[in-house]
Amino acid sequence: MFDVFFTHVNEKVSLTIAEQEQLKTFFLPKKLRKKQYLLQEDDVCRYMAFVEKGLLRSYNVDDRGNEHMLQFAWEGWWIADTYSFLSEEPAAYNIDAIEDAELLLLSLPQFEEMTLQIPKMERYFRILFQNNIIAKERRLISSITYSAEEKYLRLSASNPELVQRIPQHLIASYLGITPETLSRIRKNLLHRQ
Amino acid sequence: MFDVFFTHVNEKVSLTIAEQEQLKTFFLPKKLRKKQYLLQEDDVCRYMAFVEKGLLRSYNVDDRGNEHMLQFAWEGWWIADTYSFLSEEPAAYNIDAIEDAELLLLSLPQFEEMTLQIPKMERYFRILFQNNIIAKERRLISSITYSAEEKYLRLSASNPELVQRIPQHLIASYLGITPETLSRIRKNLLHRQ
DNA sequence: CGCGGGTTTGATGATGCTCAAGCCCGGTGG
DNA sequence: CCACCGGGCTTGAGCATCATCAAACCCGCG
Repeated sequence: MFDVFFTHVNEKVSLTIAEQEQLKTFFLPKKLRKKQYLLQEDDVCRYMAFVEKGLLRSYNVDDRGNEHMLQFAWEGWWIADTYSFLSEEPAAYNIDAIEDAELLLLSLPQFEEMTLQIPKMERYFRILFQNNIIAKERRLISSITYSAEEKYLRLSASNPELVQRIPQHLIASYLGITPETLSRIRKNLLHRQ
Repeated sequence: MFDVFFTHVNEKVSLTIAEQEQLKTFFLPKKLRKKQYLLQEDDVCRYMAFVEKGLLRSYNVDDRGNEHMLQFAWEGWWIADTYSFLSEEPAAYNIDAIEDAELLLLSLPQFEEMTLQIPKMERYFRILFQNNIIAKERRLISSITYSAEEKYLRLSASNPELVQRIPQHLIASYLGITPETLSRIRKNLLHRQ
């Protein structure tokens, strides 16, 4: 249940066996079926979720009912509405499962307790936050700089697993284009080779 | 020289007089003339800069030579290439002054020393990073969700000072549209009232 | 006074959206 | 085991939005 998590943490900070045992106590394991919600807009996001297995997404819904993908998370990723989690204000995003999933949930009190008791985890989360900022900056630049086709190509290049694993209409939404446009772009790319 | 800075920090964590005096020792004051660089692409970003006075921007330049605005920073804001600063890798962005500016520079060793010696500052920066993530998420969602006009209206509503103070072609770049398009949008909006 | 950067305006064209229909395929119930 | 449903992907036609290119204008500054 904790395999992926420990592997992931040990890539950033190395844990002793004792620390690993202690770490386990902070989490609440949870399974989620495909299409099930982890979080709905306007609820407070009570947990950060680490994905041990499966695939989740976070997204918001605009006035016209269109969904806009914010993030995908599979094995080895965290997902939450960061703002809602830390501020305990209502969430702006929805989170649900694209594939059946096994999660490790971490509540805010447990999060704070964990970073106090195990300083390595403070460092781990700081690194995580930094990487998060950097990733969002890149995506932002990409979204204001490139055409639909270029955005798709860059995403494929930088994140082949995502393009393999995620349904096409969700990738379209992630890129800020319609499913039709993405379909045509892919047809075009195949054609040109 | 430190007026804006202390006001800003005290809004998030309250400092004693002694702490304020201690804080001053970590910074390197610097003045920057309009159009002068604080950081150029491919150099390592050695400082985070707090803006006491004036106006800066960070941006990158694509293959075709077009600039894309990442951030504006005036009195009370920090600016840096976060990734480059923390990793000491070459920067992906340029930073320069739009208006003459007075800055407080903080190097990485000083940053680390400061957060160690004054735990309140650790908290201050964590809050800063969180807010940064949240702001970037919002801008991202906005950029993949709304039309050019809607993006401009939302920016005006959420950030009237920005629209007042920043040259129009830079706002266009920030929104990911051309200056011509922004000019026409504004004309249209005036017309409609 | 003249230069130059920024803004405006116009004409044209490309890009991507919308709406509508058909297709493909995996899952479900008879 | 087959028929049928439904969701996702594809395709097409027409249209809106926005970019591009070019020219004119405006204004502050040297």
